[in-house]
Amino acid sequence: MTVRVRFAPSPTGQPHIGNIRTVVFNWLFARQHHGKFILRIEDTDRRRYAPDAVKVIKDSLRWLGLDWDEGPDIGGPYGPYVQSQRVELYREKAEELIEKGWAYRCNCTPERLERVREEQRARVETPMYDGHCRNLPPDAISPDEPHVIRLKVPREGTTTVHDSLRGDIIFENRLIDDQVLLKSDGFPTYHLAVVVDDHTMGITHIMRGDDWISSTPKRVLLYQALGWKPPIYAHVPLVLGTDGKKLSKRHGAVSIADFRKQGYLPDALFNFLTLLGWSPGEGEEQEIFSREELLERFDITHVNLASAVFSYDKLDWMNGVYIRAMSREELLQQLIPFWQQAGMIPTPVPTEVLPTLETLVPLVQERLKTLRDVVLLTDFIFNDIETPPAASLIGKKMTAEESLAALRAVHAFLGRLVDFDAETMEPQMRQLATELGLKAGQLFNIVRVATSNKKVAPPLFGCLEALGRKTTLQRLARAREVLSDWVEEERDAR
RNA sequence: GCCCCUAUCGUCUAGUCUGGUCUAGGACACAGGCCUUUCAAGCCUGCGACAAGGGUUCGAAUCCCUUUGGGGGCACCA
Repeated sequence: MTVRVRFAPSPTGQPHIGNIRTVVFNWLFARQHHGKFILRIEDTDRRRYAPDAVKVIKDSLRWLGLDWDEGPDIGGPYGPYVQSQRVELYREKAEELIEKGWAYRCNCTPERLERVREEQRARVETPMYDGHCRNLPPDAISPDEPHVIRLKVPREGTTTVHDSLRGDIIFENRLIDDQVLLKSDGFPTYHLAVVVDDHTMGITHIMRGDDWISSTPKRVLLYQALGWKPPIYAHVPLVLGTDGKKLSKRHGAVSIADFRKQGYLPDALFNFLTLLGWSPGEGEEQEIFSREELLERFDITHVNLASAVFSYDKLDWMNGVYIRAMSREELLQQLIPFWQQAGMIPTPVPTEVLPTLETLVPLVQERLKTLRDVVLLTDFIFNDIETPPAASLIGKKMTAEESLAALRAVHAFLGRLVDFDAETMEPQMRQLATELGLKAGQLFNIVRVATSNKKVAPPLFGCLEALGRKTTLQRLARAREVLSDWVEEERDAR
């Protein structure tokens, strides 16, 4: 049997990290069994339909490296892969269910249904359809008048959902609502469409969030009614926000596009997502896994059954690990769009700024958690800085006069340095510090603040090289003036 | 309210099926230290959990029951 699994999003918005984690599990499962991974668009809700959503979904999947074998754009033997193009099929099946006595027409108005629910709530009962149209004669409601078609759920007995991770889950039929299968606009509801499609598309395994568990008996009933064999179900736990609630837009940036914008790497995110709820077990302590390793080792039966809280801490760390593992050239290419987006360098990149970027890459590589961090880390290289306040230019355990002398000395020294590069600078700057009777750190920190207006920055000499002699000297001169003025004011005050 | 799922450090988890090797292991985060021109990175150390109560057993994180906690569902949404 060929494994066939699917991702069936409804195009209502951005796919978010919780859903995508489930998709990752599906994809991994399909690929490791040499099966098919199918994309199907469930656009039966015409009110919530967002035209851009399909493109966004596809982009997100592609960015994460989750390729599909059959789908709306590429077709396949079981098409079409868009539900709105399959409505005839659902109508046929709904009519078939009526004929078999498994469904019935219902023309109750939304107002009546709401009223019934209100009354039930008032009596502290579970709100569900009261069966008003359930036992009407077959011709009581004409197919031509507005109506819905409901599933005729048995009033007695139980329905068992086989979940391959949890075992049998048993539901009492009397608590299952007579679910609408076909809406009055002629479109199917999710429950009917998904069963018809999964069966006709030959889906063998369904892995999805456990928020679906309670609707599964309705589907099992539908399979029975249609005389079909249900697929194998595996309900995987939900991903929760740090507040412990089901992850949603409320939790801020949780869409795949957002992660991309923030500078997370697809491989890191993929790795992280796989480990959210799954682990290799057996005392294995490795956490960084390549896609190939994951394909080899992932095992759906090892996923945790309790929901997992999504937290950025570990993802940030893991993303950093992946960034550090990149080649410099690769990282450079990844970083350029972020510099450009921040308006720090033009598009396309002028050849004369390339050497500056190349100098910067190794300096920032082990300091980045996300690619976007490069903006804050290197803004002072590309943008003009505020002149640092005089007080910040005074070195540790030094007087203002000593600091001023150091600035003067450095300015003079860098002005006459022949090769303005980090390698040449460093040993000579160390020597200069010694000559001034300073520790290297004392001198370097003054220079750092003078040239960046930051207490914390990437390694000094590389930064100076990237900055270039001209800018470096200008900033040193400005700092020198500020400190000099300050020293004089202090002197006058005394 | 009713139904369903679930329960190990703050977080992700190993261990649970096949009780003893668990004074519960790892990772992230946090704290301290080393290294060091700042910050990172790296290395070392520390902090920190079997939800509670009953059973079963010579022995329970592991099996059973109850309670409690957490999550989800109860639409002409998916």
